[in-house]
Amino acid sequence: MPMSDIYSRMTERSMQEPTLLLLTALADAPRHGYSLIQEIAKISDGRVKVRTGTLYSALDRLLQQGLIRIERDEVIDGRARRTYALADAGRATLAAEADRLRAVVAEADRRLSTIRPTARGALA
Amino acid sequence: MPMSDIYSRMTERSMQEPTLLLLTALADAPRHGYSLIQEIAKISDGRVKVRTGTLYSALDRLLQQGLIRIERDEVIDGRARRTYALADAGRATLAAEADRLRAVVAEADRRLSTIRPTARGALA
DNA sequence: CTATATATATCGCTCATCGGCATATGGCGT
DNA sequence: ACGCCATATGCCGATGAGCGATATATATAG
Repeated sequence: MPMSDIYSRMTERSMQEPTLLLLTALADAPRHGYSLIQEIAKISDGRVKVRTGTLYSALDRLLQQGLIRIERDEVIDGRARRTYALADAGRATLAAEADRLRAVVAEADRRLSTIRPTARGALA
Repeated sequence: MPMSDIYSRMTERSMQEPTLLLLTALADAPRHGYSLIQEIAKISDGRVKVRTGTLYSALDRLLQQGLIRIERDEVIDGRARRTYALADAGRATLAAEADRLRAVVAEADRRLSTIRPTARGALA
């Protein structure tokens, strides 16, 4: 009995930033792969430059999960172009993710602003 | 020449949720490992139950990166206890992470609330 | 002719996280 | 006495999202 049979996926890991930005980029309008890379860079103020390896495997995964769907396939100027759209499930997932993150960020802010009794030179 | 020599860490990946919650849990007071697990569960409303494997390797990594430091080592009721504190660099990193996430969440909200011309049955 | 932009796709590798296990003490129930 | 749970730390193999690189192809600019 191989280990791979014992170890099976139980938890859905929390979404990472590239995926979050990908869903965000699709939230207002359908887009094709290449334009998503640019849109994600724009949203993140140039911080996140998603590689094609990340992008296309993420698109496959999200299609599989039903969070996005293929809107249409075209040929523009001799180049194939596949346009993706956010599915209802993806919209719900993104909204839930935003809520979760909002809560965590609020908690981080709250804790960061607490007066710490161990702070050096404080309580003067 | 093995592949492992070609492939070397270039980018710092964006922080994942367990790590974010770990830093958040340390933001208001120093805590020891086991209590961090409970604090993280509390912060995330029971959603994130960090495994000890995740926790202690994360603590090692964050120590290495200088984001946290060992506050003290004690023996309480015969049990070893190591208490960690958020370092200045960790405090700055957490604040920056919160800012980034706030921006992404705001953008997601903005896009989720846009009226989409392709929406079915809309514009009545 | 050669970059650069547009566009999609695949492959090997890394690392944070996961699940499980090991170890040890103290307290509580039976 | 024995098991179970909470407390507490730590290691190890497996998983999978993301990364870097590469391949392929067309159009446009220099």
